[in-house]
Amino acid sequence: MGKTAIIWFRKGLRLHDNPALLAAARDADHLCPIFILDPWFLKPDKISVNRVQFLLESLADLDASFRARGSRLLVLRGKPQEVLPRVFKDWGVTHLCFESDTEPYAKQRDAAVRELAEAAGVEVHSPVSHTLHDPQLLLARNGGRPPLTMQSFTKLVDAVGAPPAPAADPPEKLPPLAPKAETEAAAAAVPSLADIGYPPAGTTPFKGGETAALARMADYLSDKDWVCAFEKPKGNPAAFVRPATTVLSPYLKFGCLSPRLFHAKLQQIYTEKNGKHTQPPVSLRGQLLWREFFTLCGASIPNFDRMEGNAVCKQIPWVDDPERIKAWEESRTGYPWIDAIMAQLRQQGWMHHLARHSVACFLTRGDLWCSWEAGQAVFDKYLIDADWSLNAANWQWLSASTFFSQYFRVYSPISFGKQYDKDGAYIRHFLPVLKDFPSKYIFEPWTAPLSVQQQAGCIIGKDYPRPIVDHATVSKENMARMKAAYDAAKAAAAAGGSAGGGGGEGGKPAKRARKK
DNA sequence: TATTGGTTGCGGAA
DNA sequence: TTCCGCAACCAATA
Repeated sequence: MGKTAIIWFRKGLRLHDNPALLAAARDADHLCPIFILDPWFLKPDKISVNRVQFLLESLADLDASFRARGSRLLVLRGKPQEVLPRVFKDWGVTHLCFESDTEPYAKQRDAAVRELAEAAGVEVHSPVSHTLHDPQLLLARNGGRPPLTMQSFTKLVDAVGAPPAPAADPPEKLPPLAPKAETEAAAAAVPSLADIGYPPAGTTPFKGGETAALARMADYLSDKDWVCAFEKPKGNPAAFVRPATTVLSPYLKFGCLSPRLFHAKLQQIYTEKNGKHTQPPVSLRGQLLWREFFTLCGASIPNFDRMEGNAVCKQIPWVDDPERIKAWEESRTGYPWIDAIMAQLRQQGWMHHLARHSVACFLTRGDLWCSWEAGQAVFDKYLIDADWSLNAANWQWLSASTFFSQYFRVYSPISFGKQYDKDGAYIRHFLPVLKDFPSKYIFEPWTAPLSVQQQAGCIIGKDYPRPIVDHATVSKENMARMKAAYDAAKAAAAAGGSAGGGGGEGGKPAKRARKK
């Protein structure tokens, strides 16, 4: 009996460093590359046109690469748990290969698919290639619990050693489709946005696909001095003509770019430069380690995208106000720096990491006191690089719920941006309504005299909103709320620790004495 | 149990 | 440009 294999793409939308593809193609008589458009991921109210456009571009690029190798990509539609059993049978499939995925939805889906494959007599192979290391391996090496600081995570990674080298490129010629799959090919082309219920075009300037990913990586890596001097916290969040970071995140999210290839290229440059380069956590390599760290947390901490039931997350009594959340989402807070960032998010599906910090702090502990989960949902909708684990982790970080606890460090919606965008070029670009405001007032337009507002053709309170809250006042109030929540968490931990008698040790002090 | 250090705050003083 | 106050955080380590 011959081998008819499916390579099932979900993330990992690339031919390079793709061990699942190699396993499927090896000694196969027939290779069927498929992507399944799962209705779960195609909800226009939950997932913006920009990210879906990026996905479809990535699929088109993948299809072109397969065609160049005598094959093609079939885009099927429906629930994978329903589509796959059908094609197993119709196409005479013997092997199913796909990249391992640690997100909760994927884990559940893939477990179900494995069972269905087993029932159909289909052999399943699911290698790790979305991260540098296998999260399960890292977890085991750390005693079954994820580290909760970047420092300890970096130590763990160093102890594990170099990540696997990128897999070999696939052969120039790939096995043909199964004959029965061939008959479905015409109906399985990469669809247009309109075909799947979206507006005809998005507005992001970033183009999806492996080809674009490799070109972008080559572009940013060509400046080796820049690579070696990279320090993330020193980047300029207001740079939008050429962003201060690589913008490889959407390509890593969809797997158009292999993290192991990127990592290997970085190490090569570092070696060439004789070790004179920045270090994690701030270096470019450090950025890959953050991704690795947060992916491990997402893979191993139950309910990682929620506050309740999330054992590492501080329980904070946020008050979700739908009007506040909407105003924040729609650039109506009255703080131009915040509103410009949110406009960039909606328009481009991407903003600099520090810009994300500004708006995340503003929505949660800084100003609006809304739940980080609400912000997470908005980012998940609009970001082209939205990643389940990274999004949850960063929102917990910024809201000082997990990982980070110095809640008295609050970003100012006025001062923070001013350091970078002195003349307000970023604000003018993303908030054209303010484009004629003088630089002096552009971060605080409500302080401009009426005559200035008239001259700028923008009346505050009419053409652009007044500030939704007074930052100086609410940030102080919120700090006190944070302190109360932290104290309550400490008290709860102390009570929980001594109650139940499970631990066996004598009572912990109910509360640690604090020196004054 | 105490110490160390943490990718990325702000505003004012020196 | 660097430092201090704010009001005092906490995981990892020794």
